[in-house]
Amino acid sequence: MSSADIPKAYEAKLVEDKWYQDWLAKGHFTADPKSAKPPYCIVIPPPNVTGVLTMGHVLNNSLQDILCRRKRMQGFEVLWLPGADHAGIATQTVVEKTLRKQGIKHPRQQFGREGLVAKIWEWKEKHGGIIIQQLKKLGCSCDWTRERFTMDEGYSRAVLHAFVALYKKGLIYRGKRMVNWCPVSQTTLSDEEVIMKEVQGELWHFKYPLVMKSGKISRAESVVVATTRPETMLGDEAVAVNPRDERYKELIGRRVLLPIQNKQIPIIADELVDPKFGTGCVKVTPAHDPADYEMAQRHKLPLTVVIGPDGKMTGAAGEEFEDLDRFECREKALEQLREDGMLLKTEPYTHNVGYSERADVPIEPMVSEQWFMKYPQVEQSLAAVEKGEVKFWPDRWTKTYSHWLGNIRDWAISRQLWWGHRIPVWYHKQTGEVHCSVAGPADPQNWDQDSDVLDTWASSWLWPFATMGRWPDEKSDTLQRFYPTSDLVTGPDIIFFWVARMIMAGYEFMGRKPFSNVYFTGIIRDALGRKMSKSLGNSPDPLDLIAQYGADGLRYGLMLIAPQGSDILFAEERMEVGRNFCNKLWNAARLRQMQHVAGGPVKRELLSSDDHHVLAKLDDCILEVSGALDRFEFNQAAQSLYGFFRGEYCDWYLEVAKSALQGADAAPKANACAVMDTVLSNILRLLHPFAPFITEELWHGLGFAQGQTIQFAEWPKPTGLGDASVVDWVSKKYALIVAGRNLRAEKKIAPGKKASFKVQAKTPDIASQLQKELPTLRILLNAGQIEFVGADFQPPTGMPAAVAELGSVFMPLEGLVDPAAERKRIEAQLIKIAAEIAGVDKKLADESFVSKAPPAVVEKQRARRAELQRQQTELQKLIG
RNA sequence: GGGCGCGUAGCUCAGUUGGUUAGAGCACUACCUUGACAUGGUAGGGGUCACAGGUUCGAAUCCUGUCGCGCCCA
Repeated sequence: MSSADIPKAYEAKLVEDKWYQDWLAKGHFTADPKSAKPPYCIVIPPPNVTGVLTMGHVLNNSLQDILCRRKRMQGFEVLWLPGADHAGIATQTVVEKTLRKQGIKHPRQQFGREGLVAKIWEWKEKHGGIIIQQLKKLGCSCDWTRERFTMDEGYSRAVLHAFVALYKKGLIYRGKRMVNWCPVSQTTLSDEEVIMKEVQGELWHFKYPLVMKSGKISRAESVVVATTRPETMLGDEAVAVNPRDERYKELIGRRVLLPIQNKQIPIIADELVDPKFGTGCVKVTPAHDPADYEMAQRHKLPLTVVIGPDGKMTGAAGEEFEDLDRFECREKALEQLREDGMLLKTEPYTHNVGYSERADVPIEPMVSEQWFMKYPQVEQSLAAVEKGEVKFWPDRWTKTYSHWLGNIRDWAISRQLWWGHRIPVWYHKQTGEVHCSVAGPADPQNWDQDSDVLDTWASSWLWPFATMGRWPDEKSDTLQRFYPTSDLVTGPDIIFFWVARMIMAGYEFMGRKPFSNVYFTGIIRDALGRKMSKSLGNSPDPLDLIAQYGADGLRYGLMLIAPQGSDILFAEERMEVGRNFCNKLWNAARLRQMQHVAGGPVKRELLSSDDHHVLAKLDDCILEVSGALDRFEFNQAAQSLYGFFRGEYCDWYLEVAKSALQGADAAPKANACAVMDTVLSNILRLLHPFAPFITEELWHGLGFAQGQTIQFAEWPKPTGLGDASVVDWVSKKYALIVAGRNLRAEKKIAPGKKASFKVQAKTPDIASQLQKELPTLRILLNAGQIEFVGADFQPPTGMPAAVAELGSVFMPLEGLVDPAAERKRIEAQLIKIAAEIAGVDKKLADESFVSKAPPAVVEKQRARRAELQRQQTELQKLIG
């Protein structure tokens, strides 16, 4: 490729698809269980099959790709196992909605169970898995040959097997309980699927008249109860007080009249009542409140169901309320109570209401018969994380995990849906006998299968092993080789839903932990800190971003702003940084390519101080990036790369190297190219996990590839080529350059114009060293003549001057300067220096500092004091 | 109510065992199309590190408290 062929600006579009196709064609992402390399494995957090790529996925999957790509370079056999989950509620809801739009009013009735499930499969084949294609655009190196779906035949068998095993152990049971019911999705939800929201509601106070001993209803005496849910009063079965509440002791055992229903109900005493809530008298609605249900059980109260599964009032609520929506009923009941004079007062009240995670409506506590799971391996799972067998990054999440695990209640695992794994339990039509097995009874005609399906999380908790081959029927090579997996990358929002349960499942079914490290990402928010969501419309389409900034630019840009474990405020402008970085890399490579010098080894004897400096800094960078990635500090790694590549290599080294590149001598030019190759080769490899496409393109373009992909190129180790002892010298030299450049800028010398300088080194040694590096000074200062002057040099009044640590720089600008302005500039510097000296003096004058601080620290201050004073003297000389 | 986290430049964030002379990117100002790159270069301005105490020779960093913000659990 000739340099003329290389575009001036990096065009991601021309590069990305080409390489992805190539990688796929060559099977680079396919894991070989027979490989002799050590295994490394990540299972993808299966995205929802209805989902499309969000910024959250971009973040999460970029991180996984970074881990996987680095491990490949480190010589591991890598399996990144992709797939999707069937997302029971979400998917069925989406498909039913679609069907309704097509004019099918009642899809469940019209198609029946099998028909509807077939429709969902149809939809899934057509629309599901978009997200998988999008992940490819992002460059994800998943082993697509092993892609799994939680409803696949093999995976489904694993799910049923797990159910049967736990059932047989007695850990899964059926029971009548008060559960969280979603009236929209019309199914039970687990505790974790209920989102508590703070709601500005109202607290209504009702009067329930007392029944007198005579049996008559008292007109004077009543009890007052307070509630946030007036509609439930239609199902009240008691009024309760705390037994220790002196105010109401007399009332216990008496009866009140329930308004509207005109029903007498008892006043009971129960510890559960909080005397501080409302009046201390509470209404008890056994069928519609968890605490009330508990009390009702103790006091043997009847359950009157007034709200049905659809959120509408039942016949038991009374004729005039039947079929009303629960919230309409609230208004109507209040109206009636007001008319009857039973509504005493209404006050604003802030309280927490449980909402359905999916449908975003208040859940309805409801008593129903459901399947529950007693979590297995709780102790083991708790200990695993606390002892660090499974490590959390950042580790503070272990607290959240432990707290949840220490306080869990049994898991409601049945869902009243059709899309999912149907519970493998059959009831005998005659005898009612219960059968539980994977295959089902031998004579299915005599049995009815349970109609519920399992919570989606009760399938995805098996993901780390059920995705590998046909567990438990067969222990595949893949499973034996890659389980336990290595790392997991996910959001802390599913620490209970998924992470904790996977750990339990791992110990229960495999006898071993499912993974060693869990890295918790932050949550991506918009620039205002709001969570990204479809409804807010504040989530950019990642595919648009990829089109604009390139997948590499997006990935790298995101990594730069993704702090460990805290939320990420996303602003599109940030991605420009990523794109610009790629462009800079492209052009730095272009500069090398334009030399038309073949690559060769670095000749150490020819290395200049600048060469040593950049090579030493390269080694620092290699150590920093490696260390940061070992600690899952992705943004630290990205920042180290940025700082070295732009701040050292492009800003300084490439500019210095130009003097060799433009010179007539072949040897220094070749050696500069060798240094550039060393840096570029290492940078490309360090950057590859972050920006896979451009690094592959340049790996080939720069001739490092020898026909091989960068993906398996060796992960960089320090080169040992640079002499770190020159770093101090070179950075002081660069400080001198900056002082000179500052003079140029101050004196408005156009950047393109060659300027003359005089340099007065601090010591003869420094002078001779600087003289040896004259070409460097000249090119960095864009200088014409540079004259070295001795200690006796006295600048004419007003000659622009700057003082640096290595010495002073002067700009002979005869007739062009204003001595008064120059004097003012110097005086400003003197003020700064004086303040610094005062600061240092204060420290050094402190007896305890000098005696107690480490000698090196004291010495440093003394040296600094001397240098500052020297500079002060020099500056003073300038203004006489 | 309990737990966790955060408060550093206009904005977004680094600053890992206390030694700092507090950094980066974006934004801003000035100059510049120079032969890698204007998706660029050079130089510059901008911070009482939320506040108040304490420990220490020394605190952005450790401790306590206050205020503000966010999340999780009840």
